[in-house]
Amino acid sequence: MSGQTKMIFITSDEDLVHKISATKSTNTRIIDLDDHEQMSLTINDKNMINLALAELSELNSTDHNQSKEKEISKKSIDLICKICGDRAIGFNYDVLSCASCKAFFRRNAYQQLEELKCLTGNNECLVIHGINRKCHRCRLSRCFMMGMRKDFIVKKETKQKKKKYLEENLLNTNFIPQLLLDLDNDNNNIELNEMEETVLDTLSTEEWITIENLQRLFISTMQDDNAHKFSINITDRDSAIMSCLNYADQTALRFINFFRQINEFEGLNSDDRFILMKYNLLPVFPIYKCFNYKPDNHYLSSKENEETRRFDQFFMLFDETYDLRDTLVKLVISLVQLTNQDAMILCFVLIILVFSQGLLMNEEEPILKDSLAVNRIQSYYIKLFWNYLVNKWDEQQACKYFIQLLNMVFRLQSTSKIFQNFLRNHLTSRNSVDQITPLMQSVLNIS
Amino acid sequence: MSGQTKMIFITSDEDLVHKISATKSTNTRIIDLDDHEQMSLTINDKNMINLALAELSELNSTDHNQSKEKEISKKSIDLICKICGDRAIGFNYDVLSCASCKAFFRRNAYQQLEELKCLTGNNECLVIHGINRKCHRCRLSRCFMMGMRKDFIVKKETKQKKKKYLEENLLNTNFIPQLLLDLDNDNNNIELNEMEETVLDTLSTEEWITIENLQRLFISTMQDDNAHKFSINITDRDSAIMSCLNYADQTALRFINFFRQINEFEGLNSDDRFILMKYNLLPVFPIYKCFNYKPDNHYLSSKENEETRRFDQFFMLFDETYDLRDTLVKLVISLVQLTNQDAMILCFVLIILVFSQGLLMNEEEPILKDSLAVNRIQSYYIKLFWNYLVNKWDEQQACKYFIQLLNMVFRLQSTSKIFQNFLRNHLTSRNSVDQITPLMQSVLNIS
DNA sequence: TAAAGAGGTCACGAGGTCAT
DNA sequence: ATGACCTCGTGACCTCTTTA
Ligand SMILES: [Zn+2]
Ligand SMILES: [Zn+2]
Ligand SMILES: [Zn+2]
Ligand SMILES: [Zn+2]
Repeated sequence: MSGQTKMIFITSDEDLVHKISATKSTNTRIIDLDDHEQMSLTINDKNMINLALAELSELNSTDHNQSKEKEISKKSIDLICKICGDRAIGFNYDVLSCASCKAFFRRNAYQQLEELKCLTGNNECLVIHGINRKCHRCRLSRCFMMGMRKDFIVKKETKQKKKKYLEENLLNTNFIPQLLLDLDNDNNNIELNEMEETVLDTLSTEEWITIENLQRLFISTMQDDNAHKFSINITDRDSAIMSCLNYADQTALRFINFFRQINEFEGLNSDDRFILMKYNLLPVFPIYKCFNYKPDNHYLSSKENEETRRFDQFFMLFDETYDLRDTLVKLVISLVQLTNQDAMILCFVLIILVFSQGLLMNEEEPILKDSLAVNRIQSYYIKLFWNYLVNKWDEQQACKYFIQLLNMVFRLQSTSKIFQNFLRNHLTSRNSVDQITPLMQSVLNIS
Repeated sequence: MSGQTKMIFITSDEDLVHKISATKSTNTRIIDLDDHEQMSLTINDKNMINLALAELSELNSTDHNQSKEKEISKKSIDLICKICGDRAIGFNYDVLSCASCKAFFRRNAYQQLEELKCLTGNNECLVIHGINRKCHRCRLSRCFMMGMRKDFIVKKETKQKKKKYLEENLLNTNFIPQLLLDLDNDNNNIELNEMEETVLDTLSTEEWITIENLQRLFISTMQDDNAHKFSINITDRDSAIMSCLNYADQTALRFINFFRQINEFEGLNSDDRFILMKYNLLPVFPIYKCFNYKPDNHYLSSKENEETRRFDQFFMLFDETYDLRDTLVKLVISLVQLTNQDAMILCFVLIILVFSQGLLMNEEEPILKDSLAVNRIQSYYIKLFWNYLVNKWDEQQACKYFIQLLNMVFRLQSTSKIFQNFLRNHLTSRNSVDQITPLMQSVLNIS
């Protein structure tokens, strides 16, 4: 094997790869850099590669001299613009040049030389500082001639785009919900202009668009004008439970519809999507209840009405003490009070909860395949939520509110745990499992 | 040229060489190892080859004994940055890399990948020295991909303070709670949600001094060598309750002594100080229990001993089921496990809880006069605590720990609520209110 | 004590700004 | 449209600490 390794080819040309694969002899090795397992490599292959590497690193050491020479040439030459003869400010776009040539090239490098017309017509105008650098065509031509490289110019996001976005979305700044109005009355005379500016600082345009879309999506999937009715069959225990589960099934479908329109969710593999839905749906049901709660005629209302009576009867069916009922009602009411039924806040809580791992602390909950991705998504939304709250009020208020929401999350946890047990008990004892939709079987973790 | 380098062929087969030379396309490079001049190579070619070889040496080192391989790769094939192919200066943040990649990572490691936008939009820009390492997003992504670890970045100043601090508090250096051992096995590269960016960096000198003083204060006020004894009179109900309250009174005095030495507390007006103590003392009692818990002879111990028997008898006196007893014991044990009885962590939890408003959700709790100030103090200590945890471990672990502590806080809440009811019931039914110290009357909210 | 690997420094050269 | 002047990310080079 000694002294025979002659050539290294690096290629991404598929045809060539096939050709070589077909004709390769015993003293040829092929390494696929995209194949991170490299099952095909033998120890001999590796030795050969190492040998090649050693030889190559020797080659490598020779070309450093070249770059050194270039460095020297960069430092020693006087400060004269190679393009126009003006005083140079340094190397710009790889050519020693003055400030004006730098700015000129930056602005015009991406114009087509052919489309520019020479002032004199013969494409050989002099470009000299103080005398003549008016001809656009010849000046740009000379920039390229002296070696200016347009690939050194990396265009950053132009502010024009931002402005455009902003104008389009100015209308939507109105959606800043009611809580803000209350705060405005309390606090002071914050001017609208100031508000907008602070808004711009912490939330990017894209983030505002994301938020707006989320809100639209949440409202359209969650709004339910009939949610105040307690439409559960309460003739007997079995039909009540089944009716209850059917209702839950429909609500679960709403949530699933919602998440299927979240890109990050759809980007996950199907197993993880299933696990997230299965284990995290129950604690978010009260969010739906909260959003559609109406103080007057809702079945969770504190004022007695037809619906509340039906709701009470439901629990009486099961000989339950009123503990569970009260816990549920109080939870939804607290949620209503805390969020003021603000769609955006509820939406954020919903997303952040569903992208949690081990929310209900079920021992049997499997570990996600791409736990990292889910974590990243949750982090992103938490951060977005935080920024949203900071924008809505200020940092201190946001912090306070965040802590209160955390409190609420733990109440959601424990309550849904209790409710899960309630449903499980009354189901398994009655052997009605078969009639439950697969979706709810999965959510309740019975099989 | 982007993302396409796929294959390396090493051959000494002359025919094949000719064939390839004849058909090679623009994205194929041929290197003749026997040609020591390599006139045909441009600098770009060489950079690309370096990068390819770096990837190769990476592949090369995957299957053997890792530590051994790593040592070899450290010595034999240095000089090549795994990230961009430039000349490497050594291992930086756990990856063989060049000076610029090192500096780049140091500056940008704590940015969120999700927030960065790829220049081309498809998140797969090549990162190659001399050709293209302009895309911020993809460069950072590649740093992480090649294994750079952001938890290796610690500000020097912080390091020194930490070291100094640890030297002075040798007792606590060994402490790493058990759950962290489990957490270590998790993925190390999870991006963290940063509640606040300012929190990330360092603890200032003043903050370290504050922390040190707090720890000293906490230990001196809370340490109690007789805490393992269940020194409650258990001859009959009345004397048991009174004895219990006397004991609680003494403990409450400890807490009050503690807070009288906290400047922020003394700075509040007397009404607010009173309210905070009155409504928040009960949930922090287990902190005192936890700090003084000893597994061997403590009355809360799981091993039966003289003290545990007395403790059981206490509850038998009141015909209580063992629920309350078990809840209390479990709470303290969990707290012990979670905090490992670390004085500093318990101290922070204590302070943050006491500076809460509405902790026990008593409807009758009055609103603080200077609610804003209390909030500000709490925020300050939460931030300080967060910083402390981040310094102690890293962000990821701090975050996980924080969430677990929050969970614990809610358990403290509910348990103390239950305990309050227990005491209230047994007191009012016996009309022994007059004999209770005014302090405990206030804490239990009976008058 | 020397090598390795942390963090820090500052001239340099990108892109942006605004009176002209 | 121009160019003097601005800000800020970059990377070669530096110092400091740890360790074998
Ligand atoms: Zn010039
Ligand atoms: Zn011309
Ligand atoms: Zn590099
Ligand atoms: Zn990119």
